[in-house]
Amino acid sequence: MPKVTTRTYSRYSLEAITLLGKLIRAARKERKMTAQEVADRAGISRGLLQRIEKGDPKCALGATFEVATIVGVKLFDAEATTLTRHIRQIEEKLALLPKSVRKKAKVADDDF
Amino acid sequence: MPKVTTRTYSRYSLEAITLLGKLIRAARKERKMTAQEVADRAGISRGLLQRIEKGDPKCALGATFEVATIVGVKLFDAEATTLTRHIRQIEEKLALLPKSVRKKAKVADDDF
DNA sequence: ATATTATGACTCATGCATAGATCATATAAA
DNA sequence: TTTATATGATCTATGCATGAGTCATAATAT
Repeated sequence: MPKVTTRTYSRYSLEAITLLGKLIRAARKERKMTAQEVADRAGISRGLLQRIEKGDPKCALGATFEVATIVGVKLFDAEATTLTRHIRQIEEKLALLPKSVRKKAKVADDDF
Repeated sequence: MPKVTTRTYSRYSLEAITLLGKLIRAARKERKMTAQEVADRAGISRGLLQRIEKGDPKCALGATFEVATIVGVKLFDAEATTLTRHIRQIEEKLALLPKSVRKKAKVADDDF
């Protein structure tokens, strides 16, 4: 008996994924690239590209970002070198944050 | 005999995915949220959250975006309603583009 | 008009991502 | 210190995403 796993997503996530897919599709057509062409370059199947452009949440991050890069859709609108710089900045910030998050055992008795 | 499928990614894709993961991790800690806590809210396992924060390209788009939303990392830095508007704009642009991309059979003889 | 190609919508098989454990270690609170 | 919890790392089982087809239709070029 197959286990039915229905996942739910927030409106924001779905909107973001849908938008990304449509941006990719628009960019691909503007560049006059065939679905098969882009799929081949990304090393994925045409079927998967269809799902990415349609905004399917189950698609892999890597495949999606790769396609986006190929058709010229910039995530974070920045160049790779800029991303690298950002990564370093975040790493510095991370180093300052506590390595492990600890919850208070009880509610703070600050109610009077 | 197992088929070995080694996928490659562009530098840009990998950087973007890495940055996204680190942004999520930093945001989670700033909000003092436990890995288990975020995973539960997103409806995913703690192990998957680890891979997302580590920047694993094989993670699903939906899971990643959902986590990002929960910890407050905005993709496209815009609200959901703004995204909806953007989606409509892209749809209008898409309607104007040719429905099917057709490659020229021969190179255009415009070389003199 | 015809011919050609792109696209969309399916199917099926299987390799792998994922959930769900467990354990050891690190970290933070008391 | 001691105690409790968060994190990282690893393993196994299995549901499903993916690749690879096929087919019908749409869209473009000739």
